[in-house]
Amino acid sequence: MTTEIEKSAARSSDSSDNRRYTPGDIEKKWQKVWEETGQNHADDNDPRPKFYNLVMFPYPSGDLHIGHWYNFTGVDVFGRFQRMNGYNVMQPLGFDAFGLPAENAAIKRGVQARKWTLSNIEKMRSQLKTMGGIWDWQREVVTCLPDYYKWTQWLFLKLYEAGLAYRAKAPVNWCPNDQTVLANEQVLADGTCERCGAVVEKRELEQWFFKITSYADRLLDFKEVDWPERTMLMQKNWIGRSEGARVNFMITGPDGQETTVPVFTTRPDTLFGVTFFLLAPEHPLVEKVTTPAQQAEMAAYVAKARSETDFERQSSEKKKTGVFTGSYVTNPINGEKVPVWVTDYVLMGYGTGAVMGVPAHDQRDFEFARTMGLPVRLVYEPDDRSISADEMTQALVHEGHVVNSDQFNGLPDSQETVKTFIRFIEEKGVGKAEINYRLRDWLISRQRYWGTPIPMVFCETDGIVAVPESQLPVILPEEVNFRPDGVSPLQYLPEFVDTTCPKCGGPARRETDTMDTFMCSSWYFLRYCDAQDAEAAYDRAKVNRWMPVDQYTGGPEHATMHLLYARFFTKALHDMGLLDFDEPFRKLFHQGMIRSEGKKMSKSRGKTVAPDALVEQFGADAVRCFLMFLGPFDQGAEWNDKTEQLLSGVSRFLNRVWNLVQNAETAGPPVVDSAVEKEIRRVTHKTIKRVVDDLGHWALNTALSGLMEFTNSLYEFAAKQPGVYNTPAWKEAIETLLLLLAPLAPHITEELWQQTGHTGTIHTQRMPAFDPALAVDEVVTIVVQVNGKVRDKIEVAAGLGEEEVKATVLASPKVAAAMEDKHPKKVIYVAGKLVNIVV
RNA sequence: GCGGGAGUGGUGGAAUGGCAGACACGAUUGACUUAAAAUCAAUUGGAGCAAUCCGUGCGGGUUCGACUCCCGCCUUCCGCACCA
Repeated sequence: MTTEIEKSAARSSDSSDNRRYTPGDIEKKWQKVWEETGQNHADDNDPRPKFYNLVMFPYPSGDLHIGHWYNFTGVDVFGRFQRMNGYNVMQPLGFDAFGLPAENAAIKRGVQARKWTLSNIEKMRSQLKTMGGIWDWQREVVTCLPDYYKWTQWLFLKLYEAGLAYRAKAPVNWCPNDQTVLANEQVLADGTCERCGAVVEKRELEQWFFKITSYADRLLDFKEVDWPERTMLMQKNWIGRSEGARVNFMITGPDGQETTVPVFTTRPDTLFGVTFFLLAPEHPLVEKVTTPAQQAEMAAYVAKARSETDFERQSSEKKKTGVFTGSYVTNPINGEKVPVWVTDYVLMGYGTGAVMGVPAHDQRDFEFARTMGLPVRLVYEPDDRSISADEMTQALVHEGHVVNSDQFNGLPDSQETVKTFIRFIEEKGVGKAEINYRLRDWLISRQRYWGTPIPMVFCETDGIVAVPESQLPVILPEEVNFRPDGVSPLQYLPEFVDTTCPKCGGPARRETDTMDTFMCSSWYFLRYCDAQDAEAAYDRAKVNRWMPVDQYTGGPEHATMHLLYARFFTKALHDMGLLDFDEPFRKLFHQGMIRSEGKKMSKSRGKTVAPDALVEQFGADAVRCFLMFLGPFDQGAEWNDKTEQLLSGVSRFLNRVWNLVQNAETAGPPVVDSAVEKEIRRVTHKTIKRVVDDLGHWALNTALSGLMEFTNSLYEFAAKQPGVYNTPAWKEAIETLLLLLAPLAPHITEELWQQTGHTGTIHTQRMPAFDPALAVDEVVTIVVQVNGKVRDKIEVAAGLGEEEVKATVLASPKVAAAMEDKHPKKVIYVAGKLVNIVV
C-alpha cells in the first residue's frame, strides 16, 4: 500500500526527472556547440557540390515578428535538407538597412538614423539566433555600412561608364504641406500624403535613371530559369511588350507651320478610320498648336490635368474629357485632315504621347468621339451582318474584314493584315514597324537622406563629373538636421556639398540625392559570396564558385520590382564583362505571408506578433514545426486567436518523439519477431519516401504529418509488442525518424542523436536512403465498387493476379447483395487498388 | 476590364481521375488525481434506431468512377489597369 505522500513524492521527482524534454536548455546548449564548431559556415574550398540557398534579406524595422520566423524557418528547413543531401550549403543573411523608416524615426524622435538601424539589427540578429538556423553570419552584409555602399557606388559608376545611367527631368510626388518629396509608397491610394493627408502633387525634377528599358527583350527571356509561371507572367505583363508601328502625322499649327508628330499604334490597319488626333496634356507641342481662341480653355485643362493624381487621372470609370486645339493634322495614308484634341487619357509616358483616334475600333476613342460629337468611321465590318457607325454603342474590336480602305478592302482582321499595312507605310516613307514597352527606365534618385549617396559632382566648367573610384566611398554624414522643405538634409551640410571637381580641381557641388534602396538589393547576393572583401565588390572566382543562386525564396510582392532589377543588374554586369553569367536566380519560390486581419503582418502596417514568448514557452523546435505545420508553405496563414492553439499539437508531437526514445532506454531486452520487424521496416521506408519527397518540394506541412503518422505507428508497435524496443528494425526506425525530423526540429533531434549513442552532429549526416524492396506491401486492401459506389473492402495478397482478385470480389456477399442478381456488364480493375463492377 | 491563384467538417488543412476529410486543433466521454494541469484511451462531416442516404462554392458536361478534367457562373485574394 502506497501512501498519498509517497505517491506525491514520486510525482514530483518524476517531474524533475532529468530525462524530461526541456527545450530551453537543450536549444541553448546546441546552439552554442554549433556556433563554436563553426558548422554553419560554408567554406569556399569545400569539395562537395555547392548549394546557394538564398532568402530575401529583411529590413531592420525593429523587431522580428512571426512572419519573419515563418519565412526564415521554411528556408532553413530547406537548406538543412540540402545539406543532408550532401551539398555544401551556403545560407547567408543580412540586412537591407537603408530606407525611410529610419529617417522617419530620426525626424519624429530625434534619434540618429544610423544608430536606430544598427541597434535594430543587433536586436533582430539575436532574436534570429534563437531559431537555430544555419545562417552563415561570417557572410552577413549590412547595406548601410560604408564597406558595403562603397561598392554600391562603384557599381553605379560602372553603369554610368557603360552608358546605362543618365540624368533627366521627371515628375515626382510632392507634398505641398510637408514641402517634401514622397516615395510612391507614401502616397495613399486616394492620392493623399500618408503623413498629413494633403493632396500630393507632381513636380518636375532632375533625376538619375537606369536604362532598364534597353534590356526589356532580354528580361523577357526566361529560358535559363525555373521560376513560378505566375512570376514570369507578372514580369512579362510589367514589361508589356507590344508590336506595332510608328506613324508620322503632320500638324499644321495656327501660324501655318508644319510639324511632324509620330504616334505609336498596334493597329496601323485602322489608319483609314482615323477621325481625330490626340495629344497628352504634357505634350510639348500643345502650346504651339493651340489657336489663340482656344488658349484660355486649354491652359485651364492642362493645369487641371497636371494637378490631378495618377489615381484620379487613370481611373477607367472616369468620363472622357478634352479640349480642341483648333489645329488639324494630316493623315499620311490618305491625306485627310482631322482635328487635334488634348485629352488626359493619353499618357506622355507611353509611346510618343500622341495617339491617332480610331473611334470605330477602339473603345476609349469611341467614348471620346461620342462625348465630343466627333465622327465615327468603320474600317472593319463583321462578316455576317452589316452595322452602321451611327447606331454603334461600342467599338468593334477584332472582328470582320477591312472596308473603306482602298486597296486593302476585304482583308481579314489578322496579324498578316497588320503586317501588310506596315509594309505599305514603310514603302510610303511615313512610318515603320516599332516595338513599344510598358516598362519605363528605372528612376533611382531619392531626395532622401538615409540611402547610398550618388557618387557624382556638378562642376561649373565640366558639368556632371563622376567621383573617381579612388575617392570612394562618398561617406554619408551621420549628423544631419531634418527640415521639411523638400530637399535632402545633405544640402545643408557644406562639408558634404562643397567639393572640388575631380577633372579641373575647381569648386564643385556634390549630388545630394541618394539611391533607391532597390540598388542595394540588386547585388547583395554577389556580396555574400565574398562579404569581407575590402579590395573589390566581389572576387570573380568566389562569385563563380557560388552563383547563380540555386534556390531563392521570398515574397511574391517582389516579382516586378526587386526580381526585375536584380536580373537587370546581373545582365548589365555580364555585358560589361564583370560577371560570367547573366541570370542570378536559378530557382525561385514564393512563401506565403502571415496575415493578421487579412493584411500582411508587418510593422509598417500595424499589428505584429513576436515569436519570443512562444519560443520561451514551447521551444524553438516547436515554434518552427508549428509554423511549417500551418499549411502549404506557399499559402501563408491567417493569424488569429485560434492559430496559436495549433502549437500544442506539434509540441505534443515533439514530446512523444522524446518519450519514444526514453521508453526504449528503460525497456527490457529485444524480443525478435521477424514478421513485426519486417512490418516496422516497411513503415520506415514508406515514411522515408514520403517525407524526403515532401521536403524536396516544400511540402513541409505534409512532411510533418508523415512524421507524426510514423511516430504514432511506432507507439502502436510498442504497445502491441514491448519486445520490439532495441531490435535492429526499431533502432533503424528511430534513427530514420530523427534524421527526417532534423531539418524541421534541429535541436531535439541533435540531443536524441547523442542520447542514442551516436557521435558527431546529426546535421551533417546523409538523409536515410529509401529501399523500395523494403517498402513493398504484402497485403493490399482492394476497394470494391458496384456502379461506382463503394460496397466492400477486401484484403488480398499483394501479388495476386487480376482473375483471382475478381473471383474473390465476386464471392463477397456484400457485393452480391449490391448487384441484386444482375449480371456484370463490365468490370474495371485497377491493380492493387480497386475493382468496379458495372451492372 | 485583363491576367493569375484559391473556395473541402466547428478550426488549420490531406487526397498520381479510384475509400473525401490524412495529420493536427477544438469539443465530448472515460482512466489517473483530493483537485487542476499534463498524460493515456474512446468518439467526433450531416441526417437516420438501422440498413442506408446526403455531402468538396453554384449549374452543366466527359468518365465505369470527378475535390481532381472540360464549359458557363458566383465569391474571394493578388498583380496590372484609359499602355493606344
